[in-house]
Amino acid sequence: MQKVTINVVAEQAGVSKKTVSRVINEEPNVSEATKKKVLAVFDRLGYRPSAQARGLATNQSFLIGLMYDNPNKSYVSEIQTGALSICTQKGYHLIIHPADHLTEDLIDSLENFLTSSRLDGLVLTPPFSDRVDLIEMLERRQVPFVRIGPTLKHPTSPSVISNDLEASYDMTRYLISLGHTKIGFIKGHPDHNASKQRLSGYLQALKENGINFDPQYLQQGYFTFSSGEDCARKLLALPCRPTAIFATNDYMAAGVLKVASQQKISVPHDLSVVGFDNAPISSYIWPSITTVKQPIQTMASSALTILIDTIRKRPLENNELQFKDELIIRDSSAPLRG
Amino acid sequence: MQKVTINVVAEQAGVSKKTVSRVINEEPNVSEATKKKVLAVFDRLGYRPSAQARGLATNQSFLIGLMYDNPNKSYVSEIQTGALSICTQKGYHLIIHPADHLTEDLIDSLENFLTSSRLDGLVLTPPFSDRVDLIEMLERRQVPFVRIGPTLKHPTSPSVISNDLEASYDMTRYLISLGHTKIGFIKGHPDHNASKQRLSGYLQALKENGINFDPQYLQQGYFTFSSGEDCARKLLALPCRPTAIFATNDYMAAGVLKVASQQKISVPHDLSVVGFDNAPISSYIWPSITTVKQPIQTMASSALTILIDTIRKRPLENNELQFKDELIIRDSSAPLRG
DNA sequence: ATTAACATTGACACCGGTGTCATCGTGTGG
DNA sequence: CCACACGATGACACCGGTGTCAATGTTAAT
Repeated sequence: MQKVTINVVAEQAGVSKKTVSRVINEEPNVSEATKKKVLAVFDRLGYRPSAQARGLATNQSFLIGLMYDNPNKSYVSEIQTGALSICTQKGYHLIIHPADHLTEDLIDSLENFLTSSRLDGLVLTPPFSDRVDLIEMLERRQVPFVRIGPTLKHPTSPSVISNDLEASYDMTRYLISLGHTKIGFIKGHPDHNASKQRLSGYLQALKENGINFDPQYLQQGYFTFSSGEDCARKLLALPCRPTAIFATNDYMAAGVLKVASQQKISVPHDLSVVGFDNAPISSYIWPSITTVKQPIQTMASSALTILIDTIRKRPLENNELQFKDELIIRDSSAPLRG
Repeated sequence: MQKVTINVVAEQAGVSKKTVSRVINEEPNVSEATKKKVLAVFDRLGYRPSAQARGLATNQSFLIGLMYDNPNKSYVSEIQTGALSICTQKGYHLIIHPADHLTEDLIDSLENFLTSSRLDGLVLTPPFSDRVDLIEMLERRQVPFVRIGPTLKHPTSPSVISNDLEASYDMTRYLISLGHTKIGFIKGHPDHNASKQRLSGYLQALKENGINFDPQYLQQGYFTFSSGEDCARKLLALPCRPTAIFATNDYMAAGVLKVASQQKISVPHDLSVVGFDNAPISSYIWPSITTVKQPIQTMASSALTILIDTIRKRPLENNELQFKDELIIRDSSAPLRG
């Protein structure tokens, strides 16, 4: 079985390579007759142009890289799904590139990756979205990229963000509306800038509702289940213990739930617990966790649309797209008793 | 900034393209002196050969595809991690390709994918691992592939498997050793052949221990949380209700836990619940779930080693590698009371 | 009828590597 | 001292496409 190349097609159709190329790329100035003739040969032979050869000639690879360093598997998975939907639609392939954001030679190894694979573009997710050194390298090398969920503004690079501050503000207000005033807060990993925003939203809501902020109620978590447990133990051991705990992701909220259960504190009866991210665990656990759902998949799709437009040098209307988070109220939160 | 190609390097080093190529590929018959000279130019200019051009010339792409259709995000993620570790080590990139195994034109769209991206190889995960039509197509097109976790034997294609039957057998025996004889069983999705094996292991253990199999205790699940809930309700409504429930994945086990909690049945005091897969939720939920851990990451790594050997036409010692599962005993199982 | 403008097509070089084969210099055995 | 094998190197075609530009044919305007 001979390989079906552009030459074979050209010969079979009785036209030149170049004309076949024109048909492939839907260029103008091909007569209807020849076009039809060529297309007929296409599906008679099952011809598919080689992305490689095409890339070599046009200096493209039709490959897009996705960079992440996130233990949250469902987050990564949603990003992948959203990204892929656009990629396949536009004829690109997605190469995944997990990396350790703490490693020394991050930049070097990324440069290797870029040059050897000749990526057309790169998608950055937190915490890479805010890495200035990385961004500068990409600009120097003129690799198109898009950032998902950065907190840092950057004039020239496009990004897609959600409003963590607002969502956190809304969640806090929701707890206040249930009558809670003693609200424990578990911060996220300090390397993720979103953590700061989530804290700000909480503080802002307290302030606007005239609730005194008590630093005792603030605990440093690390987005992990066990850090949630640790923080919960500290919070629940306070002399005047909180009636609600806002953990800034669902794994930590699950940790809180576990500790509450161990200490025979009934959720949501005696304690409201809320999370963030709408991870699968939030709906699978009992009681199910009130949380914030970010439209991650949609964000990833938009990011890729933007990136591909950039690659194709289409002007962008908007350098920064913002999406709104959504409060999902489940069983772990309830009005304050008494 | 000019692009660094093989021509530039050749010129700078004062040798021919071909000699540079020889150095790149570590071919013999290059004198030490010239080799050193060329290598010096390499890192002075930061030269990286273009995978594209190389591929075009050698009919390779250095791309490996990973195909899956699995709602279990942590499974997919582990597979990806394991696969990538070998890929990067051997200079390949991983292209992820989720697909719907129920779609009509699966084969067609996969053929498109294969020809347009010129993959060097493909990794199949369940349920694709057992799709005969797919396997035949790949053999016809002579695309090297490896199957992870197939149940179907296939003479020529290499595969990496775990022993689900044995693990399920061990788990059932473990429950029996705790004194349980009324053991409910929640089957997995019928499209996944592993489901059958897990069932066989259960049946075998019952038989070998002289326990009568009661078909009432058998329920059809679908690997989802809600199917676990449904099955649990049925099992717990039985007049002579089981003292232990073996759900064949952790999501379903979590569903059982939820129903038990709703019905005020204390786990593990009044009911032992065990799962399968060691999904994150199994350790985050309360009580944490006794489960079976498959060495998924290791399996994926081995699969890729095998695949790359196949691609490079190295003979394989073994067409089928088997890995052992591991029982992880946590808080959701306990000896039978009374 | 003549010419300019435009649509259609193909020849050919090029993208950045590798494969084949020829060439040249050197060491070895007879 | 010569024939020969072998190591080191380069010239050149080729992989499968695209870009450039020139050569046609066709149509419209003068």
